[in-house]
Amino acid sequence: MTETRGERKERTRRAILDAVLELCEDEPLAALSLRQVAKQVGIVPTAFYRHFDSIEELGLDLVDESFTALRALLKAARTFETPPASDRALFLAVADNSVDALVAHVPRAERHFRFLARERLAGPQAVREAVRHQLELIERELATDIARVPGAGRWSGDDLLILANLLVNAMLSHAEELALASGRPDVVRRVERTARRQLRMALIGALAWDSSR
Amino acid sequence: MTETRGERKERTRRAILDAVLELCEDEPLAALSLRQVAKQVGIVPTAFYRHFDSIEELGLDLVDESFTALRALLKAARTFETPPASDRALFLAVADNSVDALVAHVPRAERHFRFLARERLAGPQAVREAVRHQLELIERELATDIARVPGAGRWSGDDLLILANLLVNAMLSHAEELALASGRPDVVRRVERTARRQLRMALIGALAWDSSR
DNA sequence: CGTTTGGGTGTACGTGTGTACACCGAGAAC
DNA sequence: GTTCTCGGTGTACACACGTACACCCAAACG
Repeated sequence: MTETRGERKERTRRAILDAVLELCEDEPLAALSLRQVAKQVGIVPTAFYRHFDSIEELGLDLVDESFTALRALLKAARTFETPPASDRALFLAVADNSVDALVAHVPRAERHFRFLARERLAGPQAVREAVRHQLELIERELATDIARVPGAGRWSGDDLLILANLLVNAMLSHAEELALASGRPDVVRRVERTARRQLRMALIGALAWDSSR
Repeated sequence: MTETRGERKERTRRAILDAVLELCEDEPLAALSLRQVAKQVGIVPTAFYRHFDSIEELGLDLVDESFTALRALLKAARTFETPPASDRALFLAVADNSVDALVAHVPRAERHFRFLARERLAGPQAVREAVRHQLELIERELATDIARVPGAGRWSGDDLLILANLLVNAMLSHAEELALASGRPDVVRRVERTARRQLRMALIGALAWDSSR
């Protein structure tokens, strides 16, 4: 059981992050105390500072950790080897793939999603801004992909972003519900069905939209 | 300066609610301490219990307070003396009126909205459930109103609720942005414009929707 | 090999916390 | 006019909090 210094450090760092994720199931980050976290990890309070300057900084790391996997996932859900022929078929496939990706991924990162749901609006300002920034990136990536469909000429750039915002908000809301529905298969199925129909609705609806009114 | 006992009690009760609203601008309910609230009000800590059993119970009162005005407002925004002739015109009017109502109301109840945004997902469980319940009521009221338009026959009851959920989520997200954009007229105008186009988009899109696919 | 580095420890402090308890004094009730 | 009710007070306690400080000891380094 010889362990290099870096390995050891990384291990307790990971333990601290996990401890915060677990404690945050019950109460927001701002309500956590250093001592509570330390006790959960099994270290003495002051040892915390060997890894993070503050709980807020730790929160920022958790935000990054949460989003890196998610963004890649959603982007991949909109990448096709052989894209569907019609705009309508393409949009339906995008809706379905995105929901599939979400339903598959959320349970694997449940605590991260619960953390995001909580801190997105209730966290320290820096954390809120970090989450908002990541969501904006997702919106822009989505808008870019939508702009590529053949029939997208009727939409202005503004309207593309507004549509992307609608879709991302909807997905976010469903992801939050999924994260909270942990382990209740009936609820998961209901949310999945709602998400699928809602995204289809919005995207098919968008096909009927003309920015020039 | 004679004051009836009931008046006096109501006055400090109000002061406590206001104090919590103000303190909650910076940190979530769960991070507040009794003594902090008491100091802000100007009473001794134990006096708090003359009015509320716990901070959580106080939170529930704030949720009720926040929603009663809002629900009436949104319902009124969808009530027409002489309803527009076409479904399309009706939907556009509903979108516009709802956004107008929101933009007018949010600044008047800014602290309440910020409170809701924070506690909706980060608050004590009872508070979260209360908020969710109120949002479900709003969704159902909206679905009922939409079902009344002549061309609504193509939508199943499920799809009506799913559409209402999409719309309410969008409005909620914009209300939260408005509450945070306090006093920056350019941001308010941008959010207003986004909200208007987004609701129009979703509602006009819904006209093209057919539940039987 | 001896020395340095750095994650983790234990003690000690001043401060803030929730709550129990006895008390006060003015409006309400009779 | 006397008594009762009850919102608000002040003191007191045991506990949790963040953080400063001196210390330990094994991996890393020369």
